Amino acid sequence: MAQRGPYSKSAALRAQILDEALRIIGDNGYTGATVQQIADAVGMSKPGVLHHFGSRDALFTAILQRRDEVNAGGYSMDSFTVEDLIATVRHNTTVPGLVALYSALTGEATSHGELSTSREFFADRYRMVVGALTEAVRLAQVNGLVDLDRDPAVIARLLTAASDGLQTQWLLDPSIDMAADLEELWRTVLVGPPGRP
Amino acid sequence: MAQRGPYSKSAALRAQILDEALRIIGDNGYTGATVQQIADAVGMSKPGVLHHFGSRDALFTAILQRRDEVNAGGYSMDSFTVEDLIATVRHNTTVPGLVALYSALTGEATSHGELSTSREFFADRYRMVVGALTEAVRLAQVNGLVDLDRDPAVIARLLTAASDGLQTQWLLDPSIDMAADLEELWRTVLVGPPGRP
DNA sequence: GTCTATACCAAGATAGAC
DNA sequence: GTCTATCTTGGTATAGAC
Repeated sequence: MAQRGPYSKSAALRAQILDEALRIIGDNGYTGATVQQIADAVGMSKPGVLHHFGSRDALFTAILQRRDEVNAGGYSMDSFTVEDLIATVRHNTTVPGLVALYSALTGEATSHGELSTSREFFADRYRMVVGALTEAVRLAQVNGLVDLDRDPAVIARLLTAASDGLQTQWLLDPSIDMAADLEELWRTVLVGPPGRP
Repeated sequence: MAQRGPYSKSAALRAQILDEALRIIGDNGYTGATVQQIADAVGMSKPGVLHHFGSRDALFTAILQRRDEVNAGGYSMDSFTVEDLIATVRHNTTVPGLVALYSALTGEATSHGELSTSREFFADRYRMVVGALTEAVRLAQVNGLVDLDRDPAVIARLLTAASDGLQTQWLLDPSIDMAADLEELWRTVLVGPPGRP
């Protein structure tokens, strides 16, 4: 079937590059992702790949974005729950290359001053994730699972922060159980209301 | 006074370079630290600076190491307490450039495969920090401040992870209060014993 | 042992041919 | 839309002056 319009071949190829990149990084791990690696993998030249993304930063940001889309198969990103967060962290144990890519790009986005594609992406992503988790915590409060004294936004930021930080520690020492630790944090928030007489 | 031995001029100059780097990054912020920036700042050529450190990675690792030494003015690194952690995070609010450098180097160390100077540094550092915090939590348990059911090592990892993750969120959105959030986490662990009837 | 100068290589960005 | 060629920047390796 012949495709036409702005989303025909171009978008399809973009998606193909991203999925191929996800596969490679997932399988072969990740060691300082270069545009060349991706280009070789999809049988294209460096500028050929960049043509579809504009820059290295935009390319790797798109890869992480695509991963989020794939992962969100089950849940929609804006109804993301604490259980989803824990499940995601547990799943990440099986794709260290992608965790490493996430870690690397986070470092670049937060440090390389100017407004970059990745910086925008992560800022938006944290807004979305923390926002959704805040709602989840609020719901837990309504259901009597979390003490009403707690600030849901603070809990949401802490859960998000812990999952990021645990991934860093896990990359350096894979013997730690990220998901179990994160569950313990959630359990602490759940069953430990402050000032209980 | 003439200096002699292996620690004379060499060590002094090394220290001078590191302190100058700390000052610059603290003041002017950090934007993708290059060796050239440091070299210009200390009035030296690129290879001149590298002569004292061997590689870019080793240079920036040494900068973070030096920062730890300076910060540890009060406490010794192996008797690091939860209060020290919170105080450090609060202090970091005043030096965003150094937080950014820490974030950037963490990303590189965790992702660029092979064993690098920075990877060793961070692995050791987490071992040390988590180890010290584990002791601190254990002590809190002895004093009846933390429930005995909890695993001190898990709490220590979570506190460390949260402080890292909060710094990432803060770099992207400086309006959040990292120290307050971290205090809330510690308070949750302190006053919320599980299974309390 | 300390540093400059220089050369070199890898990687991202860009221009222009097809 | 994709390539080749080129430019720039950043890290690294070597030679040699002091």
